[in-house]
Amino acid sequence: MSAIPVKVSKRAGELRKQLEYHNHRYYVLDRPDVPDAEYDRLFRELEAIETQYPVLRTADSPTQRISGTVLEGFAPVNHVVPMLSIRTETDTEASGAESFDARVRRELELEASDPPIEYACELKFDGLAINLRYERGILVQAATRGDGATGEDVTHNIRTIKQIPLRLNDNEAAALEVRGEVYIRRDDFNQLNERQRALIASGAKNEKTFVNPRNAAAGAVRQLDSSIAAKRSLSFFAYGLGETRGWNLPDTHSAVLDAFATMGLPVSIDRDVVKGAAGLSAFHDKIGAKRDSLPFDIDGVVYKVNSLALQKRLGFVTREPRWAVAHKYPAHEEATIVRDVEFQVGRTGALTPVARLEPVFVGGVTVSNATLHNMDELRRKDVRIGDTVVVRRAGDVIPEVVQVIAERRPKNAHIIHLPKQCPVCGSEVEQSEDEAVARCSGGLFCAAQRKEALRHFASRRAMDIEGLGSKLIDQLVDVGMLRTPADIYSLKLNQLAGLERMGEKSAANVFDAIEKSKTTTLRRFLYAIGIRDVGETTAGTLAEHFGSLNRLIDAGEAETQEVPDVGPVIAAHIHHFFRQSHNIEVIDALRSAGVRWSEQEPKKSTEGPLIGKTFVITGTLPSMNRDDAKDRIAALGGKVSDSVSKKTTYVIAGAEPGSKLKKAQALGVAVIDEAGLLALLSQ
DNA sequence: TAGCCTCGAGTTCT
DNA sequence: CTCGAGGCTA
Repeated sequence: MSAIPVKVSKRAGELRKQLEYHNHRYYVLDRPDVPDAEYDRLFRELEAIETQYPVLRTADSPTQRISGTVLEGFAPVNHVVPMLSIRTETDTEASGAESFDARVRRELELEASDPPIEYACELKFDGLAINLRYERGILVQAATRGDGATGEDVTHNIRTIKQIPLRLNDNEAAALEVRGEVYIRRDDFNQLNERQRALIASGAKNEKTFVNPRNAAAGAVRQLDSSIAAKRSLSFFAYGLGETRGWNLPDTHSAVLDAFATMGLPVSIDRDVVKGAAGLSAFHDKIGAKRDSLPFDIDGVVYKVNSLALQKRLGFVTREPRWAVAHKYPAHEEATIVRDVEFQVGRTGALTPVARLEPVFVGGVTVSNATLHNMDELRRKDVRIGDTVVVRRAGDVIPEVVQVIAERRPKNAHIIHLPKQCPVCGSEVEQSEDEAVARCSGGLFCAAQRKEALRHFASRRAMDIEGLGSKLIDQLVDVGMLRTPADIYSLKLNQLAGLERMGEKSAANVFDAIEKSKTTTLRRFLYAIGIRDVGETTAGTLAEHFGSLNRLIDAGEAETQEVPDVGPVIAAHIHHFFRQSHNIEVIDALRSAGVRWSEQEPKKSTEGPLIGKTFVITGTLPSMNRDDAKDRIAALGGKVSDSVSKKTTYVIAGAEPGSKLKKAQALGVAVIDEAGLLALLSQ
């Protein structure tokens, strides 16, 4: 054996110490301060060193035990059949399915010509493993995994979980141990954290918000006081067997789960029986696609050899079964370093702090920026430059800084201050008492505000000028060819063609799109010019109420307030906008450039079969896009809104619906599909 | 005046 | 998608 470099043995010592520290925080305090992925990395690094230099594999190394300790105050429970962890495929690609299948076939000494193996596939829940012991059908004990051999008796807490039957249907077995996962649904978790925040806000000490559902679940189960667990809306899924006595064991794992369901135990419906590596891989893909829309968090999927006889033949290696494997998805959470915090200036002058991060792979993409929303949020999270932060990219696509890892704050970490001057134009930054956002006072003098205003003007929902995006607008403003929206209509084809990354073809396309946008609607135009607090909906109501731009310009604040949803604040914004001479100049210039729409008489009320009905769309509709659906509903007098409430008439659900569908069901709002909508439209 | 309902604005990456 | 804030209503 080769000599061990000092560096390596030192590193192994460091890793052991770190892992022990994290184990303690995770298992004993229920308060981890690094994401799982980070822990896994440290663990694997130590494992790799120990594989290369087995002498370093000390008996007390964190790699040599199943982590976990019995908390004081709980009675220890010895597991007759040890509760093992299952091996995790470290690669995230589909090859995890293949390597598992290949390994199983090799162990069983199968030839390539033998038929494919049958597997049971299920979800890998992100919660806390629990053993439920039933005797003669009665729940007698519930225990945590602990170190695998000895766990903690948490029966008092588990009894508070309504999903767990205290008595099984039709089961008189002398002993039946059901293993499963206690978890918290995402919506329950959010409600819990909301309650915690309210408690903290009202001055409660010793309360904290939870970083993720698993910690909240683990914390609840390991409470001495069961009233705390009862308040946490815990859920449960059964997925395996422990000791059995006097029970007629089925032949397959899937049949065991079916039997559980018949007994009244909750079993996940997201499970399949498949054949061979291709089947495993298809399941992995299928669940991967719907992972974010599940009502709870999962780490990945689990593959198990379905036949219990084959499971027995395969047996175990050290503390992991050979017949099962977990196949993970990319982590939703990672740690990374805040390199800098910059302030972006939006269309309305709003200053938004954005963290520039050391690029990190999370949730399947590389993230290098994350918004911090505003100064309140930044202070709440206390993010400083140089900090290591946890970044999450969950169902909601947009990366989020979850928390700072306080232990890793360097001495020279910089506190972030709101700049006194706009970082783009140098104008004074203003923050009114009662508003969360700070704003640049530069107005259109500020290049950032001007660019954003132009981008908004050209955007799809406004004037819809295809091809005139941020990149092009930046260039045009920087070279001085563009100052106001009216300038767009005096651009020459050869001017456009002369720009960077603009061929003749794309220049011509943009030119055509500009020409085409001249014919528009009053609603689009009002939205495009960017009056504060006048979005698409308000622009639409205004257009309908006044019918012509001049009538709106001439209207007094009182008259404008007659429009539904327009109160004193918005009326003042509108009034102020049209009293500014440069705004009127731009509007006149746009009109003389040929921008036009059909003006109508002011309307009292709309007619149509859908009048008074409010629709909300969620998911992807099979044959029409959202804008089409909106337009067609509006044409018949219906209203399309973005959020579901008791006042919503119909929720139209397409493929992969979001949280709106759940809310509709919770509120008892009628849900229809595209066909149902078409039927209403054709009435 | 409190609390619901909506709307608006800002955001990431491929 | 989420937050903040304006408008409306009980």
